[in-house]
Amino acid sequence: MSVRPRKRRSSEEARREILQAAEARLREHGLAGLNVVAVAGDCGMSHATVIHHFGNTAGMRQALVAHMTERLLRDIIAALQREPAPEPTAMLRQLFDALSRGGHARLLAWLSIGDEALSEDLEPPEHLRVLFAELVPVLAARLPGHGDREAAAKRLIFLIATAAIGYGIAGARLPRMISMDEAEAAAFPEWLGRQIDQLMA
Amino acid sequence: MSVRPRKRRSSEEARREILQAAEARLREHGLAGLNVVAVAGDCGMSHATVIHHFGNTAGMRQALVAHMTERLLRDIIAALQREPAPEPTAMLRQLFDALSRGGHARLLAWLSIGDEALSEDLEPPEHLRVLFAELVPVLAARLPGHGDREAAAKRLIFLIATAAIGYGIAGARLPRMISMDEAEAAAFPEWLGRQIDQLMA
DNA sequence: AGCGGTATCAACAATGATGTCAATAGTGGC
DNA sequence: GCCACTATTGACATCATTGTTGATACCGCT
Repeated sequence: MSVRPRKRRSSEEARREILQAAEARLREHGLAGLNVVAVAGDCGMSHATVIHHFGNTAGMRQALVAHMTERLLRDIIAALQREPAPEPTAMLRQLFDALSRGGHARLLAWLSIGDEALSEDLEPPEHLRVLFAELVPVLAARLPGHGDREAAAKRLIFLIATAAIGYGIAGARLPRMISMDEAEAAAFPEWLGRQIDQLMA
Repeated sequence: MSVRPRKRRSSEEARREILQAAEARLREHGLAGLNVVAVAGDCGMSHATVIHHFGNTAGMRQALVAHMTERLLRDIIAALQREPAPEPTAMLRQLFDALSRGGHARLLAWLSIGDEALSEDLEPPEHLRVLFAELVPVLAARLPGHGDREAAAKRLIFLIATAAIGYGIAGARLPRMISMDEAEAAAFPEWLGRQIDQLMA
């Protein structure tokens, strides 16, 4: 009876491999494909190993949410503090890209309709709030000088964020609904950036 | 042995009851709560009855998607053809409301990450495309006269749609991220309407 | 080399969800 | 009232997934 050799990884390595496979399955097979047997199969390990590392299936999923959330926040932070001398509108554009790409919108969609066990409210880290707190006055200084400019800046950020999330989720289906050119739809982010410029002028 | 009396409904009635319960479960328990046993329990019937009416679980889910999609499209259509004499910007505002309310954004999120079996591409009905085709020139006529105004109108619709979907999905979480007032966030749709007015001026 | 720690595995038990089936019980039409 | 139709049901078989357990193999450390 030939027993195939075990592949031993460090605990950290195993967790990383598992989460990577889990994310790929979520991307390609949807929520239904996110079970320990399938994920373990993709990693070439037994499902018992997955449970060993994450306690149970819910633990694996929560770890995946935490992992994806961490990268989402890191991407947002990177977009907000990119050097050199960030132009506010460029930062908004990068914020849009960071939110709409890389499956981040899908993560938020998952948190919106997935198992309730997942959405144990993950508070945004203080670090991120500080970054937004820094962006707001910079943006506000560029706005026309009537009314509450800080509130106006926040609304602009809010617009960028919602549009990016909607774009990440439905951006592929929408064009056909309104007979819009694919290329035109792909150019939407850039166009939105110009509109923001116009609104700030 | 007392056998509790059976409640007999018409086929149509049963389907409606089941889909109603299924939608409630999706709203309250997420995707995990969407199985035939639980749905049947909420309806006070056996799960075999549910399967009898929809063939299998996937049939029930597809019927639910179809049902929710139908209502979504009906809401959009109602928003686009509301009388009297629809102002283009008012129509855009109503389009925003129609998309962001009533769990429609959640439906799209579900289609985005749910079982792949669900998203067997439901083509938008010709009726809706016609309505958009009517809206576009009306909107285009209001736009400043340089460049391709039809394309510009479509981009505006696209912006409204993406923002509405993002608002429906993440509108509850976003404000805390950027330290935004709840009331301020609730006023976002109205503000967006004014911005659209400004972009069209 | 020897050894303790632990990552890994196969096998098992338990649970839950799915789908089938034959029997039953309302309902409308005659 | 009778009958055909079908919505409804409990019981069952099946399958997928989860989680446990005891044994094992790999690795770092002394």
